[in-house]
Amino acid sequence: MSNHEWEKVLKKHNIKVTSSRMAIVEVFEENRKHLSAEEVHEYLKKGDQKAGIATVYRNLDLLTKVGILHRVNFGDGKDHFEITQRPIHHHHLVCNKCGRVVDYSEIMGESEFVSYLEKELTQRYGFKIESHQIYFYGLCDKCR
Amino acid sequence: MSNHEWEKVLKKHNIKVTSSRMAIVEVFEENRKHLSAEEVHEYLKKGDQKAGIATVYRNLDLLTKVGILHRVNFGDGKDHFEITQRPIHHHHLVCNKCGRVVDYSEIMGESEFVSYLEKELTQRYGFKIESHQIYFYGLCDKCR
DNA sequence: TTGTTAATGATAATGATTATCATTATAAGT
DNA sequence: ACTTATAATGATAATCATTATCATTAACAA
Ligand SMILES: [Mn+2]
Ligand SMILES: [Mn+2]
Ligand SMILES: [Zn+2]
Ligand SMILES: [Zn+2]
Repeated sequence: MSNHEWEKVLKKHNIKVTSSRMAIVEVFEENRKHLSAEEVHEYLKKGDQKAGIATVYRNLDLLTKVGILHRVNFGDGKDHFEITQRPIHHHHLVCNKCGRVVDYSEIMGESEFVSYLEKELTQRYGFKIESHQIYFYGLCDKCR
Repeated sequence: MSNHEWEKVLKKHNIKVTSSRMAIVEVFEENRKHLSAEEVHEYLKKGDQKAGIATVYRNLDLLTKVGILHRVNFGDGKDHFEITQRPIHHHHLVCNKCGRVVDYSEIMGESEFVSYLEKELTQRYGFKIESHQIYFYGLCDKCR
């Protein structure tokens, strides 16, 4: 997605297109990883458009709300963020030993099965399901 | 599981059977809910066997390590715990509006599908998978 | 009963995140 | 381009959950 596309998303939500905001999105575009607020802050320090840590937190939150970013939790005490990938999303393998996180894009049949689950759950519990996250925990190839 | 069964688990792991430890397990047995450390601490205050907050944290961690408790994260900034249910485990529906959490036990075909996924993932990424967690997010019946 | 050592409790320290508030930048309207 | 209303920013204080410290106590093997 181009820089201009992100601006359209922000405007659609009546959110101002500021330079720190766009710089944060660019950090994620240039580093396709799971970044914590502090890590984003560090990346910005290296570039020309810096931003205060509070601004980083506020924008990670905001960009998540409008769907540009995704928030993930790997159990290390801090939130991590990644750019939202469409149309195919992915899930995570977390190593219990070294903390390494590996993305895996959906396995054959997975999205169909999840749809079936969502239908069942909506029926049984009256939940209108909007999203889901799957985490597998274990030992990575290097640690086992 | 009886009180005596838990003691066997602790002894197997060379962990002392202390009164605060057992009191914490009993809190979970008597309240089959997702409790935060602070909530466990509050429950203990009401009973006769109290415990310091540090002891609560230490034991929640320890009891999780030996498999008596499960740690779950609903995105509200603190960890929650629940007693491990065997042999059938369950997953969670989280309401994005009111934060309510609903357990759902596995839907028909779910454990088979998860096994298939685990096999695939082990093959592709060399991960030895030990556990998994699935979260669905949306709006609960009261909030939609 | 005793000795070794893990466990506990009070509390300080840490780390992540949020709140505050004066200042600045964005965007809409002229 | 110039004004203006207000959202956004940045420095930093405050908060909240969790962990570390350390002197004291309790568990339990011998
Ligand atoms: Mn990812
Ligand atoms: Mn549960
Ligand atoms: Zn590893
Ligand atoms: Zn709700």
